[in-house]
Amino acid sequence: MKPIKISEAVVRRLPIYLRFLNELSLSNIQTVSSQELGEKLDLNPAQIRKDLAYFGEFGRKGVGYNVDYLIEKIRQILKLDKTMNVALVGTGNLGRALCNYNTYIKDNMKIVAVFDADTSKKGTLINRLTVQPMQELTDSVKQLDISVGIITVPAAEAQNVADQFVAAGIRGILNFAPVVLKASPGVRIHNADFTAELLSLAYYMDTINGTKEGNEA
Amino acid sequence: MKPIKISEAVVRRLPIYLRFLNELSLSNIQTVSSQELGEKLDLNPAQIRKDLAYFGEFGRKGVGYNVDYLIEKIRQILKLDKTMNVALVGTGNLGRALCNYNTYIKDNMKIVAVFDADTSKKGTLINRLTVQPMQELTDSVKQLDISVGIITVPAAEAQNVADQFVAAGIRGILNFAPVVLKASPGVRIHNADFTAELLSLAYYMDTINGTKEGNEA
DNA sequence: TAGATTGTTAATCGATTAACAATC
DNA sequence: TAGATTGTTAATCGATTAACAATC
Repeated sequence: MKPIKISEAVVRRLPIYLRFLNELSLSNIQTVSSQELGEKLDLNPAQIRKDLAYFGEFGRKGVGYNVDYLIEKIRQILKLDKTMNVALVGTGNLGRALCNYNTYIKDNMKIVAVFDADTSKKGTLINRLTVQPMQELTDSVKQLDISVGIITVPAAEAQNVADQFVAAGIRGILNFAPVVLKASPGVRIHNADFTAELLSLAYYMDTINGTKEGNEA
Repeated sequence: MKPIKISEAVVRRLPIYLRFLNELSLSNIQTVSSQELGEKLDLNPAQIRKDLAYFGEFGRKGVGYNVDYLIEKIRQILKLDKTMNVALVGTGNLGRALCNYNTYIKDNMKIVAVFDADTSKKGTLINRLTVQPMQELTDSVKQLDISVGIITVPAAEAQNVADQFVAAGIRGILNFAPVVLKASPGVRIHNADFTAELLSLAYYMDTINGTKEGNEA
């Protein structure tokens, strides 16, 4: 029983695998090789085999991976085999859009409570959820067994919301605000920082092959 | 004149620097050290100095970096010193939310055209932009000098939209659809894949104290 | 068996961090 | 000068890829 450290890069690829395997399953494809996965997902087959091998021996030599079995295994690894409840704070355009998304429901992550600091929004309905005031956050987190929080408030308020999440006992945060958040070591923060992705895209816009033409002496 | 290859990791940090420097500038702070930046952005100061040094000597030994000068330089590096026009395809909840965002306008990236395959949406107004049918994509890209495209359509349609972007001459794509896109080598694709971020968050949810990080026997 | 593909080790590649001379 | 902090080289660390024995 060795406590192997799994790198973040590996964990971040698992949902990508899962997503594509689900597609294969829907098309009634029963077996897939690391070769095929690599082609479709633009990854090195060796990397895929290595990633999966951290968690067990899921494939059959000479054959490949059974699609449905691998789906089951990855869901177990990601702990998506049981429902994980999510709270969202910030019911602006983006927050409402996320509430109306329900893709993750089939992956067992479900937004079950929505909050906004603006008390005038209290009681508003968003996709069958009632907007609650921030005062109710801690209670709801306890009562609904919420473990993950989504932040869709303006940058200036994001750290405050994160602090309230942590105080309420939330252990994972998905942050959409364009700011670097601080949290105690036990709390995991993932950033969904699309403005940064957009800005960094600009860098590549008149370079060829990602090589920057000599710009310094 | 050596064409130094700048790593993606470095480029992806530049907008993070820029964002925080803008904050400092608004607070009338004129100088900052790599030490301070590192604390605020949770990065190693040596890494920050090294990142910036790829592009020039922007600091003063014993003093630090002039905030406004560094802002100017990073904007130049990212090519945000001139306006970059953006097209968005897919006017669902998420697409509309992004159109209503205007954070990136001050960074000189601006959504100037919006499209939807659903012709019944043609003519709808979103934040002063008129929804156009896909047939008009190529013309608009040319006429408005659009270089970046944002994809906010369902996964099943994303590759098709990407192909149309590329055919129209777009060289950078920000993809929100949960699918791995293919494009010709000259085209840069960044993913804003928050569903994957959310799912990978689940993996970390029942580790205690964050101790899964690092320590082993 | 012959062909295919895994799991795993070793080799390579790349990114981060430490250290320090240069110098403001 | 004394203190601070950069720019940069060298050391470390980690992640990706190649190679191949095991085996279905």
